[in-house]
Amino acid sequence: MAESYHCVSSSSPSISEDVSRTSSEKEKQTVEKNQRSYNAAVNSDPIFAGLNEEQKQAVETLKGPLLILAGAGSGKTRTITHRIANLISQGVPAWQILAVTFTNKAAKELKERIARILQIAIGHDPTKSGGQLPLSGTFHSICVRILRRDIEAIGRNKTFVIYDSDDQEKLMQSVLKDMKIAPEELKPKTAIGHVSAWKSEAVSVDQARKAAATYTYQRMAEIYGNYQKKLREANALDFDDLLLETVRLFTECPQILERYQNTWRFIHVDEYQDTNRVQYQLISLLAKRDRNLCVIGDPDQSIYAFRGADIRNILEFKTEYKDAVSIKLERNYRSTQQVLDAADGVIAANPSRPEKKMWTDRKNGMKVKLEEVIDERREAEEAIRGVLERKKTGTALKDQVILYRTNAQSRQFEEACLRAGLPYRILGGMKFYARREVKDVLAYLYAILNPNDTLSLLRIINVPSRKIGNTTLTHLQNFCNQRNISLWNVMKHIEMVDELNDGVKNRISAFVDLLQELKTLSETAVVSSIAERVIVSTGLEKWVRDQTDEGETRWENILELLSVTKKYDALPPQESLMSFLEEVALISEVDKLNDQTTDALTLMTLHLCKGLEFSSVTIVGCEEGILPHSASQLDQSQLEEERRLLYVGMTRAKDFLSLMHASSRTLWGSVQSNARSRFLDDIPQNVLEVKSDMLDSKFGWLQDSRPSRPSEGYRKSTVKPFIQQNDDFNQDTDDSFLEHVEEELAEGMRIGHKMLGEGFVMSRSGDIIEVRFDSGQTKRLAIGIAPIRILATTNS
DNA sequence: CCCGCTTACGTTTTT
DNA sequence: CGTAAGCGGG
Repeated sequence: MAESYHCVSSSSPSISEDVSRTSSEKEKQTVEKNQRSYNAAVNSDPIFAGLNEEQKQAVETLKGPLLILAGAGSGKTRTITHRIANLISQGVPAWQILAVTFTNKAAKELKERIARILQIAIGHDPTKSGGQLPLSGTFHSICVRILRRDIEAIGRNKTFVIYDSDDQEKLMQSVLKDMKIAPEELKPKTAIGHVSAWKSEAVSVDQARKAAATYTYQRMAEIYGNYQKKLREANALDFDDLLLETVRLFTECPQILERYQNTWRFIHVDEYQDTNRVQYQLISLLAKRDRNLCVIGDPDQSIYAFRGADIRNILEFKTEYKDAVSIKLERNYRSTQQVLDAADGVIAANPSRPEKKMWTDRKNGMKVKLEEVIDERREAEEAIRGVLERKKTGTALKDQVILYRTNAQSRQFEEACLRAGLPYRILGGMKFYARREVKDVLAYLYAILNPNDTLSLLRIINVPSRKIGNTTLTHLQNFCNQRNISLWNVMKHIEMVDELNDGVKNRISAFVDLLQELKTLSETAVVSSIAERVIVSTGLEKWVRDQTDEGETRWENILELLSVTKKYDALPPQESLMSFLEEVALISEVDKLNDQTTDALTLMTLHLCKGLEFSSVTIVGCEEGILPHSASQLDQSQLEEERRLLYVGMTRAKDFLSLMHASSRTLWGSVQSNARSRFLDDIPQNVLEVKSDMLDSKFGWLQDSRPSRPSEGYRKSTVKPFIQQNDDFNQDTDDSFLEHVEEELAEGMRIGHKMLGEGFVMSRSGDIIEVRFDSGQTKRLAIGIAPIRILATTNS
């Protein structure tokens, strides 16, 4: 946030003036010559040290359009950071450089690495005063900055709020309700899907109307129109709008576009294969004049077509920019040859991809393990057993990952981890900022900043309960709709609503007074004081802490939120509230991977793993119907994307890769037998080590590893229990968790679990107990396996 | 207002 | 089969 474009109007002479202006050929040659001699002089320069030829070329090519096809593990981030450092070392002011990424995490990493290389290369510490870093951010965060500054030029209010998907859904609900479309007929989610698809392809409401050939599409276009109208009335922008409105701003106000073109003379876009139509337009506009556009990506890692990413943006870059320099980074610094060969086998089968073959000098790797197991339970046990084995031979848990196609698959692995007492973290669960209590507090802050944010008003009007119920709200909303007045304005003049009785009117006035009081406070106070006052004057604490354990958790979440607000206290009062809300709106899931303090196995979907690397990767569920997913099997392009998804997963592996598939799997209550994934057939045999449970000579045909009766614990099954390894693994753990508790454990007892905390035993059948933990979650655990101990034998 | 039962649904997801 | 959301009863 610090390095904004307050320098927009600055025009101090600099090298970049020379480098960036389109100029005569002669001038151009001079620049290039200077560059070469400069490079020669500083060959020991840390900016170029350790780079391979292609990377060097990319780092040296500063002018004009540049396409970097960077394969997995080819040192992509390294190349961008060194290129940016090179620009700066040659005199381009940092504020003229823009780097666009897809996630906050990537933006942050880029920032840190640029700072580091600048420190080494030119001994300047950009974090200290005087120094400056290039702007690096996500498409959305950059658009928010632009809009906060200039959106009034296209007739909208600067204080807009950003709607997340929850808000979108609520808004769509009300749109459909107004149009008298029942949820059974059209679900809000489906409607949002259509609208968002239009918006990510930059189709306007009018265009959608015109193009609508059928009644269904006509009506969908009307829904789109009404949805946009409501957004505008609420002074809100959804995520798609952030991009769309910026494009509209640039198109309708060329002078504003020019100002930004003057600012950002050197543009970098990472993960270019994942850009959608609007993002493409945005970049085209910004780069149109100076054409110093560097895009980096890998068509083989395009896995987001389903949400509007258009792979053509990267494939056709050279058609779009005829003079583009194109560089391929094919040397892989991450994986062994075995991993690369396997991955290449899979991806090479995709048609119409640019010729690209990754290579490495890490020839002596382990073979890729391909393992068939009997069912999903056994799959989880085998996967965890493998993880434990590698942990023993020195691969820390945090260097290992299990990847699956769908979130629903995670449960088996989570349970297997719990049974084994293995620390794990799952990515992609409930997001902190999506929790109800957190959203409630945020809604107060949004409403304070912008009382026309009707959605936030509705969210908090009866939280905590003010006895303003549904009937009253329906009256109010009807009143608003009929007269086209915002809810806030109606509530401010509640006396004009005849239908309501005096009691309700008084309660509404009290609420209005409360908000206005808070609003006054917000003019002089920083966000943390405002938030604290919200909690105190609404009595939210008492409301949230309802004497249940869940209530305590909710309260802790609110305290956590309060501690986040404190980070914004250094800013001037109004700015503090605004910056906080802005960052919160655009934040992604709390970055669990950055928490490296605990050594834990990571579990996540294949989609989430892009950009990461692990020493050991286990990809499970490599079966027809799962990977490729059944919903993608009939469509050629979707099938290709599924293949890329597997490719992305495989190329995360540095040292060891394991692929698993189960010969039968219980899905939605029925047992399926899935053929192994067609993608596996494309892996060269010579890098594979194939293992199958099904024909294991020691055991013969294995039985289903699920116990046939609850009383037969896993330990009695014919399957060699991976869990016995547990004691070796748990050397460093608290022995009291390994008490022999089999016999006495019974319903009603209070137990402690090594990872899940404390809870009560709800029931016991055989060696399986069901425990309700104080955290609110209920888990089934295997006695003698789960790391539990008895705390009390009675309920008291 | 909350709990418990019924019902519907079941790719992938950042911002 | 499991979960989440919605609805109806206490």
